[in-house]
Amino acid sequence: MEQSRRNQILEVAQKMMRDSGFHGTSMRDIAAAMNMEAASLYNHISGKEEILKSTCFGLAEKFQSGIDEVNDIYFNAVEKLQMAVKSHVQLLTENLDASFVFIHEWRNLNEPYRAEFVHLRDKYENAFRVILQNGEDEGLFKEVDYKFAVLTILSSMNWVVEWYKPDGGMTPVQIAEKLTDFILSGLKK
Amino acid sequence: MEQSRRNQILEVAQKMMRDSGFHGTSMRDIAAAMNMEAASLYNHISGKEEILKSTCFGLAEKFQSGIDEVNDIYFNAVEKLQMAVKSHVQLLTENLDASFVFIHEWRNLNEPYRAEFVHLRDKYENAFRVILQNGEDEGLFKEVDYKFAVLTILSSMNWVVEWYKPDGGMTPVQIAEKLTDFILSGLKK
DNA sequence: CATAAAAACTAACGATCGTTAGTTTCGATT
DNA sequence: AATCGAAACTAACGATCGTTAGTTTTTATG
Repeated sequence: MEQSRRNQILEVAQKMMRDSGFHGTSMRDIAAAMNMEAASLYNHISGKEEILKSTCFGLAEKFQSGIDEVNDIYFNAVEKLQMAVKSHVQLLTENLDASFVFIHEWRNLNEPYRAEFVHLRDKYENAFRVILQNGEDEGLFKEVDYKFAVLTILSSMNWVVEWYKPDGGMTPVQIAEKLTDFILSGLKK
Repeated sequence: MEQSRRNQILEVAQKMMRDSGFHGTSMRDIAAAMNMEAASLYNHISGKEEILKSTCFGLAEKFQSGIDEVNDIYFNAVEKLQMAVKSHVQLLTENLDASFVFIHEWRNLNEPYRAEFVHLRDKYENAFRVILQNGEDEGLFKEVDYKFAVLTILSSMNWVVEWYKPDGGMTPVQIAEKLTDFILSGLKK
């Protein structure tokens, strides 16, 4: 089954927005990359903001599904963390351009979508916090400032989109393993 | 000594670009926030891009000076890392809006400035790598993938601009200490 | 108070933006 | 071959963009 024209547009737009940002990418730019006129895009999408909404909310749902799945199944906290990181990194690397837009351009959503996006983000962060609390309850993790720890973990994961190259030396799974190791044990010998 | 009009404009612009991005903030927006007309801005700055250049390169120089100072003085690797993180976090929190623009909007620089900025960024990252190598040579740190470790450390630090509030519960020094602890020892008990 | 520089103003330029209206072409189904 | 919807097109709209030119006001200096 071939890709719908709409999804082709979304992918092209995401790639361009990764380089130039949301406001730096015009409908005419996107159309040119698709070898069509700007007006023709409107046969497939309702407007420019829909590109951003689709990208941000589509990925938000994927991330949330990933962590829900991890949390539903029983693992101890270390296993949960391992799997959550793995899920996150795999989604990031499988949707690299979209993830980049997701992470950097969501601020350009207009209300009420921006607020709704922040709400989903908070929900996702909270799922990570629950894992850290589990770890502390089980005596596996130190007592930590949850908010601080969650944000630090998420930042390490999200920064992967800045440097990951599909043809580079590390697979997504290897990245997830290194990240988990770093998060759990740090640098010290 | 009171602040120059130029610096007032830069600070207002940075604050607005933090919310709306570089392309999302117009010269007329900036002027309105300064209670003046857009054309009047040009008595103080040469154009919109100069705001971005000044912000990005001004901060880049501060960050580099910070780590150079740390590396000049003799410390062992753990001390160097502690001081480098402290310097970075203090600069971030002292220049919160500018740092946000520095981290998120540098892509909007036109060549050759974008390339020059990337070069400075690489130089800064390299200074951190040297610290990690020192640590390994001294037997203090694990053998690590330097590139990966540096990017992960930088991401944890940079993400602070996303959530830090001056009136929040943590001082910059406390944040730096928690970050260093996290980087060195991780979550595990 | 005269003067000159600094810093504001009004007005407008050409360019580009997202989007709409209306029309034509393409491609699959009868 | 006729038909009809999908998907492209041309043309243009009003808005806004960064910036410039020329002028007036403000402020500091003698």
